Amino acid sequence: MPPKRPTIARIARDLGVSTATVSRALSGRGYVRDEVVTRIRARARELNYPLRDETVGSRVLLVASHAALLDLQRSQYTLHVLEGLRGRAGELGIEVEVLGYGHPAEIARLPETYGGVEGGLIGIILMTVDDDTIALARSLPCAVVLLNDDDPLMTIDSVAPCNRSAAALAASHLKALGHSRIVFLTRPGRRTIARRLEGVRDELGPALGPDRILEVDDWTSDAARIRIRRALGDDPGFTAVIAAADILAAGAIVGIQETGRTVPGDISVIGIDGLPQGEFLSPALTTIVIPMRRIGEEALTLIQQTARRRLFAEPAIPRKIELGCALVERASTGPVRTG
Amino acid sequence: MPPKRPTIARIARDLGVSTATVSRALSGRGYVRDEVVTRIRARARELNYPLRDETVGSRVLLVASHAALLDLQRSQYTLHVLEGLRGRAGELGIEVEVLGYGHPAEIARLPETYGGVEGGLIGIILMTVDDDTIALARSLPCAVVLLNDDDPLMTIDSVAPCNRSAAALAASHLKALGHSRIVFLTRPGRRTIARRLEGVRDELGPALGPDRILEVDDWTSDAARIRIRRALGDDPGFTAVIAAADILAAGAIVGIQETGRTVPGDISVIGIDGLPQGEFLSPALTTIVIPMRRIGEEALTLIQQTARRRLFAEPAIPRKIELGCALVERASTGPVRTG
DNA sequence: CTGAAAGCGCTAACAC
DNA sequence: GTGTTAGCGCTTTCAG
Repeated sequence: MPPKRPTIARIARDLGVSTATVSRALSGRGYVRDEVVTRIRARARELNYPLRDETVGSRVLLVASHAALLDLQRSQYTLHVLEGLRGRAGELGIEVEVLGYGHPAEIARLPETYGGVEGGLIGIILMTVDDDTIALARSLPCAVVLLNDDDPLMTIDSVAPCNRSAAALAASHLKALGHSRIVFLTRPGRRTIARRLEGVRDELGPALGPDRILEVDDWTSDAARIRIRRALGDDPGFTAVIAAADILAAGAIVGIQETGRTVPGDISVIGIDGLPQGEFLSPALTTIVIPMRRIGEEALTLIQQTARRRLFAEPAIPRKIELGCALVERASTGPVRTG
Repeated sequence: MPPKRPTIARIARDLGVSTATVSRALSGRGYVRDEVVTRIRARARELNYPLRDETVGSRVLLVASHAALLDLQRSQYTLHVLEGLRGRAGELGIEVEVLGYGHPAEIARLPETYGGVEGGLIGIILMTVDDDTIALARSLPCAVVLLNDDDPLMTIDSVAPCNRSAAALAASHLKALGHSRIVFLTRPGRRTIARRLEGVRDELGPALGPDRILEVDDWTSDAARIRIRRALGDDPGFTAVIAAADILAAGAIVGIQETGRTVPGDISVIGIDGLPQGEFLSPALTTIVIPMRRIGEEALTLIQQTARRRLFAEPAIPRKIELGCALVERASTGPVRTG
């Protein structure tokens, strides 16, 4: 027999109030004296009463730097993430306010500007922000989750794709096709991208020497095209390219073709992102798809949970959630040319 | 106004069955024809009917290698994780069977041996296993979660402490005390421990040269004691030690004291784990506490969710959950000696 | 702000 | 296996 579940009536009896009051206190709807609310929530926690995430507020604030919102490559990705977040919000009846911001210090004033927890604010989702902002966010008086990023000291919750394993998967795919001389085409800078490099390293080990890392300084296909052509000028010395993002993969394909070589006949190319338009490249891009919509949805779920934990004064243990990515094999990768 | 929630009556009406049948189908209790169950669950998913995790089964199998179960250092840690898992299981009325196993290949037969999903098996939790076992676990016909480990290709769910940030936190603490010449005392081998090295690197950068990584070949305080004494023989060249585990920190403290130096007067020592006995060392150990009980609890929550997703044929996106760790400052670390 | 009581959604017992 | 029905737990309404 399963242990009998705690009921709202039990809590009411223990505390000498009506079941209606307990119901109001736990759901956050209707008026209950603060002191009574506190006692009821404490008792609920003791009895392990199952608490609904839905009752912690009705609005979330999504904050992204203006740079991130305008950035072409990332806004593609960002759009899909936002779509997932908005979709889930619609289902749950939660309002999402999107806010671009310029200066990190503005973060501190956000909760009160937007009504605070008392005003129905569930919390703040920070998307693709810089480390200064993360540091400031640590002391915010509401739930905070990082989206598409993480906190190196793990004091803030976060949701992101597992960039490391995404890249490892790309490398693993090429290895399975017989490739061993593989270059990694990337735009260094962000921590998320550094994780992709680590993933490639996990699979390739010392085979990925410094000369096998091709860097560009912008997230454009043209930068990638030019960089690849330069690398191909000399004896290429590689048979496959892992691009840190689909947009770079697109440029790499063009660059390779411009030198009279074929993809994947001479050189295989794989991307990471899984943007829909990869399908329409020639050849169609093999890539690692990031579950972008899911990441947006998960951010909302996580911030609700975190807000609930705050509300019920549970000890806060930050958590990092990473979602797995999957290989979509199309036409831009093939077996290594032998002989 | 929030969108009106779907009800069991709505599903019943849509499908032309009684509410009782829908209730049975969704909860898994009582008899309903398989074909009807499938239709009901599909419709529930479409309507976004909120589904309970509790109804996916009543037993989980926890599997650990004999080695892991016997290993002194890790069984400490393991014991606490298990306690958390058992505690949560008790609350939920779930039975946990613990199984030591020897050979990876045995894994494949486990689900049917233990009754399968039809027999109430929620899934299998794999604790501290090797990569061969992880590879085999990918094709198991039930929910699987890795505990205290992760899948490099992210095809399996996992719950673990964030080893990387735990180590970063240790390094960050020492830096804040003025230390810059810091060694990392470790027993290489497992991936989780490699993550701790990465975390130290994140904070210390090139200051952590190869000569600053002290390796031992066993998880014993005595191995750590001897290794530290050897490092101290020459001009030490460091003012602080980060130990990859509390047990090594304990040995490091003794080793330092045996050479006539003081902790933390001459050299600071910080551990990672947060085992209770650290408090009783002399000096009491400053350490990074891993929320061991919570990790056990979380593994159970995750396997329920995963099992539910399988049951309702939701697209499986594996997730990795890492919990944040916290600094507990006791007496074994102090400001760097100046001059 | 709170309680009494009505109402709704879900489950469990029972009949077939 | 499935529907009917009684009953339980939670929320909502309304009166104070």
